[in-house]
Amino acid sequence: MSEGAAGRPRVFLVDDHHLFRAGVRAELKDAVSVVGEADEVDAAVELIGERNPDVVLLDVHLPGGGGQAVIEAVRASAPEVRFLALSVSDAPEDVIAVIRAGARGYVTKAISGPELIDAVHRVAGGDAVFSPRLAGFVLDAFAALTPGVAAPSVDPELDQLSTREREVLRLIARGYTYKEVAKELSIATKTVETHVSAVLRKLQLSTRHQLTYWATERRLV
Amino acid sequence: MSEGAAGRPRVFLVDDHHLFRAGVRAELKDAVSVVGEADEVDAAVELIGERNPDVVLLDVHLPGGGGQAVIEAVRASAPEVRFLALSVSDAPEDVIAVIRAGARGYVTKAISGPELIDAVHRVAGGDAVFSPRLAGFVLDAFAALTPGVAAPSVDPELDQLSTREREVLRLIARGYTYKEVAKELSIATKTVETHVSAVLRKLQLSTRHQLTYWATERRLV
DNA sequence: GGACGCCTCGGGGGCATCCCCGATACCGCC
DNA sequence: GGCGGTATCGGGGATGCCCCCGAGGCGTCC
Repeated sequence: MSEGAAGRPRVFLVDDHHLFRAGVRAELKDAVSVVGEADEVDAAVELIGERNPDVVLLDVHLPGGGGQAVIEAVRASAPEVRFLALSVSDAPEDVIAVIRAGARGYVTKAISGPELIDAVHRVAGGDAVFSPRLAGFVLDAFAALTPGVAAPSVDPELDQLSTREREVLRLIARGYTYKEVAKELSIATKTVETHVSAVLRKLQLSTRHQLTYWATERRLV
Repeated sequence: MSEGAAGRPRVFLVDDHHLFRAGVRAELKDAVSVVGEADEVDAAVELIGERNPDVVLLDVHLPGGGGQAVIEAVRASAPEVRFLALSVSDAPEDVIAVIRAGARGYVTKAISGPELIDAVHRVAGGDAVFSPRLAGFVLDAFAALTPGVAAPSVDPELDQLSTREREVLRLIARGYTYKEVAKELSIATKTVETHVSAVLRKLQLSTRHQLTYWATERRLV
């Protein structure tokens, strides 16, 4: 997969500031082929699908959902497109969010033209590119994830539940039927129903499927 | 925390090849202060504790446990010491292992003298330094962990499903009822049932609850 | 043209889910 | 001793879920 990486990569530009796009275009025009641009999420997703770029230069803060939204939407239909985040922000949460979404690099807008050209070529060639300070954020997040230190955060929603209800919730979220939960906990199926009803009421949900979704979202499984 | 980052950082060298250490010393001697060296794990841990370096240049493959062992041992007593892995290996597992242990950078021994000097200074200053290709490994591992971005890796299980089945799966996994899915996709509830049955059969699951669990595990939502 | 897969529906039936209404029992609190 | 919360059960019923069987249309591949 050397999609023009050595030559002029096809680049798509997503940023809500017209002037900034113009600046990037001017800096890059000799080294890459700018195949399109957009200033908000929906238009970006649609156009990227049409223009088939090698690399998408993407601002993190966008009207309509942010850069992550673009990445997530495009990945589904065109997973081969590579994203390079290009943002004024150097906040760790922004960097992490966009990397988690699947960006292959993150540079700040303080970057010089030649450096940006180099970064685009690297990303097009399959490398990852980071401003060194920002790479540190990713490392921190990585290190924080691996030991499984899931933070003892107190969830007010979860706090309403009794211990028994939490046990039931855990098993239900794993896909157990009421009967299976009953067997596992050595209680009657009817009792499981009662607990589930209580959990659904307390969490303001209506079906056990939403419960599974709710629980896995919070990593309670 | 600018522990001599601007001047001559104190550097400690860990590598089991004497000749290589000599080479690094020669290349770095004008730009950094080499405060000690070691050729195996135990000696390295002990001497690092005594010499108090800013940065430890560390080979990944070492007699006595490997570079990770050094990092883990030193972190306990002197967490402010920064590690820069310097290795012939560019294997993903080596990179990941040493990053997980806590290294703030990873460069290969193919690096030039000036580049190495720059890398040492950056790490001393708090930045992270990576060869671009190696940074990609970390990103992949990160994405695989955070689960959700699971990479361009094509899931053989998911591959069996038709596009329509995947659409249905996505909605079901979100907690939609058949009726809601039907409305969303503008098809009959019975058709949704058919699709779900096909999905369950292909994925060898038996209930839609397991399906929700399966999907959220793989972050297909 | 026929085989095959996908998408679209339907009938019917068994079981699961979730609600309503009850009940008994334990435990801590005022 | 009441009062509230939790845990344990049950009947009954509406709905959802999942499977069995069937069907026609549409596209691709040989």
